[in-house]
Amino acid sequence: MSESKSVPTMKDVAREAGVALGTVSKVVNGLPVGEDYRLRVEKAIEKLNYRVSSYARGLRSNKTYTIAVMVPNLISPFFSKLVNCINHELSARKYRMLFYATDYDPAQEQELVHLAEQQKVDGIICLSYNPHLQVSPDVPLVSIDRYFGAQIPCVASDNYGGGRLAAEKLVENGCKNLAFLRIGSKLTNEPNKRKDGFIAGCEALDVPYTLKIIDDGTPYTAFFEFLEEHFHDGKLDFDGIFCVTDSMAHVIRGALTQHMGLRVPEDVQIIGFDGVRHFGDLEYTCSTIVQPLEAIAANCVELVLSPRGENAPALICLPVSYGWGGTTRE
Amino acid sequence: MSESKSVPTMKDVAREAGVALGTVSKVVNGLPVGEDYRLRVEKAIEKLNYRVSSYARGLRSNKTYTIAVMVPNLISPFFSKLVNCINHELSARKYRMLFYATDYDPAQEQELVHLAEQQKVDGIICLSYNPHLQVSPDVPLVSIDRYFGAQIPCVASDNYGGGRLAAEKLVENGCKNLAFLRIGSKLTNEPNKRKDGFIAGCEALDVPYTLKIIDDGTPYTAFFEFLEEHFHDGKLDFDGIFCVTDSMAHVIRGALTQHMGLRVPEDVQIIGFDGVRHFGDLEYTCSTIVQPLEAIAANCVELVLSPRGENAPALICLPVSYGWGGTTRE
DNA sequence: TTGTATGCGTTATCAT
DNA sequence: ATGATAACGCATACAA
Repeated sequence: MSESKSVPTMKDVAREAGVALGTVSKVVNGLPVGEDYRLRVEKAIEKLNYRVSSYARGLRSNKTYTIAVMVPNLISPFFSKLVNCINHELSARKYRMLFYATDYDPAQEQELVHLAEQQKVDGIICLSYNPHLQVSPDVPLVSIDRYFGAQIPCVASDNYGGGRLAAEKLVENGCKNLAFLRIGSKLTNEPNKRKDGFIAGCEALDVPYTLKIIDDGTPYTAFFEFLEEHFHDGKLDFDGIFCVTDSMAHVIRGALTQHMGLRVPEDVQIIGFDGVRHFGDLEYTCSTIVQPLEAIAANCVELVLSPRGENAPALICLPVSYGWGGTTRE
Repeated sequence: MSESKSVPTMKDVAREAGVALGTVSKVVNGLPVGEDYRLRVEKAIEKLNYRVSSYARGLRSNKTYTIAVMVPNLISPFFSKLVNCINHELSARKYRMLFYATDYDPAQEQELVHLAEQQKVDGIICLSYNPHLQVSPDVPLVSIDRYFGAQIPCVASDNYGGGRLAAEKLVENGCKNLAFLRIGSKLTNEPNKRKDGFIAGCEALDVPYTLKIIDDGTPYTAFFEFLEEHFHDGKLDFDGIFCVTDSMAHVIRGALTQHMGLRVPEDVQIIGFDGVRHFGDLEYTCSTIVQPLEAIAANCVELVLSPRGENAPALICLPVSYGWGGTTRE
């Protein structure tokens, strides 16, 4: 009894079940077929341990049930949780995820888009800062946090509202003099609006504010120097700081408490942005403007899978919320 | 000039270049071909923006340049960084990664293995706690942290050595009475050896120790009660605690400092396990036994891609190290 | 060295 | 409703 025939094909199943090839295909795809036939086929599939080859299927039907997902890395907890959520949405729909990390390298990003196209995926979801990303019009692409133009849907948090909310919360907690710290590219991406919202919030509330914005690649020491400049007699000019990310808030908090002897939140309150939690699911790492990752993921998947053209939205902005994480007064 | 022909195929390239189909195939695959032909073909490829279909290629040659990677989730920073490292290794070799998250659900895990096989991947790298995982012998599988048997290679940290190192470091820092806290399944997986190593370390150094081990799914309150039982007159019986993961160390530290009024590391020193850093790449979240993620990833990829059988190792144990993260004395 | 022809496993279109 | 057959895009063995 040689069971050695390498990997069973639909033809083997057909022979085993004593039916025709097409019948097996129908059973596999859930198309209507005689009850007795279905049973015979199912038994044969079970016996041979048969699995459809998605390569043959993809070749034939141009449908791969695979979505490529591209983010800078999986080191940053924000990106990893985002990918985790996207993965959930995809599995729920029986889709697979082809994962690519770009390390912020534009060449790498472009390369990966090509790879993804070659793989003939059903769609691409990407978080890219490359302004010149070339993408074939054949494969649906959804962008996160970066608006590429009307023909490419973009899903983002309400960054503007979040910036404004940060200003409001700080003032609500008694702050009289605010600062905004940001590091990032000059490229116009959605997170830039955090600054604009913050300014709008400060001006609406008539609270003085100072901006310190440095370029990507500049060392954080620029921020420490900035803080030192505003540090006199053991007292900081600001009593409220809005940091453009939770990661930065963490670093700034360390500088304030460990090097300048200040207490957080008693002397200075800090609000970050993203909603990162310790170990992914414990407390927030700092008081923060929380991005709705589940909603972002759901919208991305929904968009990338839905047929294009039918009055597709160009930009979807999702609501953020405030999360307390110990760096503001309760 | 209608450029509208949907997606170009090798045949289109051949026609455009005025050569035969096989010639194009050879150029694409880097096989020897006449210089002038190669140029014509390359120009045609460029002009038509042609990409080989990896589905057709996979169907034909049973080589997909794709590895399936399966871990419980991308929420936990340890898993995400691991996947990040694996991804690096794979891209460096021009391989793609098909990503699956299991959420610790055995049924889900089994389902995903089937999906992966259906996808006809070149191999699977998985971190699974399912003891009954059925896997087809046709596709190479490498396991992380869980030994399934001699026929499935397993890559893990030196958990035993790490447990021992934790005990040694605590004693080296002056601890006289140690505790080990662990939550986890009773299944025999590699991390279980952390306990054994810790015990060995304590006994070698002749230091008293207490173990508190609870089952997966039990709430952490069991640990808090345990600590309360050993808390008298504002003083804890233990001056050194080894937690089975950094995540647990974080929670325990919070309980000690916020609810019991103890100082870390002055009153109690804590060592975790994993080497998790704040935001993925900043300081360690606690003093910790660091797992060599890059080495683990490199070994997994190396193993899964290398042809099987040739005296393949059953278990690869990689060296850990000690990382200071503020919860031990310097 | 280049061209031709066949088949990979599936789906879909036909007849039956 | 079921069975036979062509075609999907590519690689390869073989013929020129």
